[in-house]
Amino acid sequence: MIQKQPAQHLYAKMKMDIRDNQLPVAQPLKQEALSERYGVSRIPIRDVLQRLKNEGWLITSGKRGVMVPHLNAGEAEDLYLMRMYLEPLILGHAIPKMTHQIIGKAADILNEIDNQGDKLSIEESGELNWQFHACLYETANRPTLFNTISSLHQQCGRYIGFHSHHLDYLTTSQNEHYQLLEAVKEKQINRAKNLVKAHISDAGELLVAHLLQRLQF
Amino acid sequence: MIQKQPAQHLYAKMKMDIRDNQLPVAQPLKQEALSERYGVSRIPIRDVLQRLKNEGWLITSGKRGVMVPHLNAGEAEDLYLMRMYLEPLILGHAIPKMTHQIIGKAADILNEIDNQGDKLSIEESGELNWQFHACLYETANRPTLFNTISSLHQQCGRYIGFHSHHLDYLTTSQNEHYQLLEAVKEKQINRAKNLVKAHISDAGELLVAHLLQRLQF
DNA sequence: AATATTTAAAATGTATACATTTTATAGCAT
DNA sequence: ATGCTATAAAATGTATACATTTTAAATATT
Repeated sequence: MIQKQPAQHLYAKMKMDIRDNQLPVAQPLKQEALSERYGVSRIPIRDVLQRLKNEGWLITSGKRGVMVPHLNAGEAEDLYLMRMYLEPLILGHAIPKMTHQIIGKAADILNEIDNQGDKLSIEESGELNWQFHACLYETANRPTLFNTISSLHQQCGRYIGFHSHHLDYLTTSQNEHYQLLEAVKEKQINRAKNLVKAHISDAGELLVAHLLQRLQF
Repeated sequence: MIQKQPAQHLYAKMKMDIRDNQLPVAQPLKQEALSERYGVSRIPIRDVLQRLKNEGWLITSGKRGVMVPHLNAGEAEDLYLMRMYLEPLILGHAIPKMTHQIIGKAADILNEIDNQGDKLSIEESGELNWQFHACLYETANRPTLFNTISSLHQQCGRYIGFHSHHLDYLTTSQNEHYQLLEAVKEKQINRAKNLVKAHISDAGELLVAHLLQRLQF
């Protein structure tokens, strides 16, 4: 069989390699080297590089090409800061349109996190966490706002390996989720907004603390 | 002379064509047609399409390809809403680090707007407006936050043709700019934050009102 | 030795050609 | 006619080949 659309999953593969530090950091990536490594021509490589660049997984360093940026506490702080302000906003627009179905779906996700318990990898629990938030946010029907928030989450993905994965944090986080869902169900807009903001703030501060501890400067 | 790097300015050209409605709206763009139109092969076309997609100038409509989205009051509202929350944030981080040089540069830009007066095209005055804000914001030294804000401005660019260009609005806007700069100079953080927020809110409301008037639904 | 200039090599940008996939059309069965 | 399958056409994805630009090295110049 001849090769078919090899780059179908190239994007996901490269993103995982960046996340798992399989690619050199702060050092220009050569298109040809990448095309050998992944067994495709430079054309699909270029496409993927551009996408990853636009999502913050890669940066361009002048004319020296594109590179994997160092993890950076300042970036993480900014990402969480923006989320702290934008997510309450979209939630405020979502609550008046909230349906029982969505609340049920959100509850199911929380239960799954509880049930799977510590069997979840950190990536999986991060994904479920985003699904919980996203299903609430989508209700707002504000695609532009949603897309920016979604992009910020994507960018946070690079830092997922640094998130506290202790069970006590997971418990805390889940408590906050249930409180939030309760406020949403009762249509307590301001309370819900404050809860997400605090929820994000908590997660962000913990993450930045870890980064400052474990990153060299 | 043989052709050299033809796509150098392709990005800017296509963006202008989208802004000026030179490309069909809400209708799939064919790569081959574009490559003929711009006199380059499909490769650079694809590159540019991807960039424009990631900046909100184009959207993908499933597998039907990429298209110019309709102008949309909801999108404009979201963009200005996000700016209303993010720009005060970065300004708050900028003010403590503010230098006399930056304040001088900002003042020069405002003066240029005043002096050029109504000689400025709407695009030019939009550009100067952004330069004023950007030079203040860059002082914060928060690249991640700055990049998101900058991207939001870019996206607002599609709506620039709908901005009120009456002299009385320009006067109002300039008054707000001078007030803002004064607050920044005096390091009145909260006052400055409130002023930008109001400034953006004013502009956004006016724009959305125009859009609702002039867009068909 | 330090700086500038020239030359070679490496890397990226782009065009052409081909493969695969998607979409539209025509033919067939019900 | 309506819906389905098979076929053709169109469009996109990808590989290879070539052109241009960038980077590095080597040589010359002060």
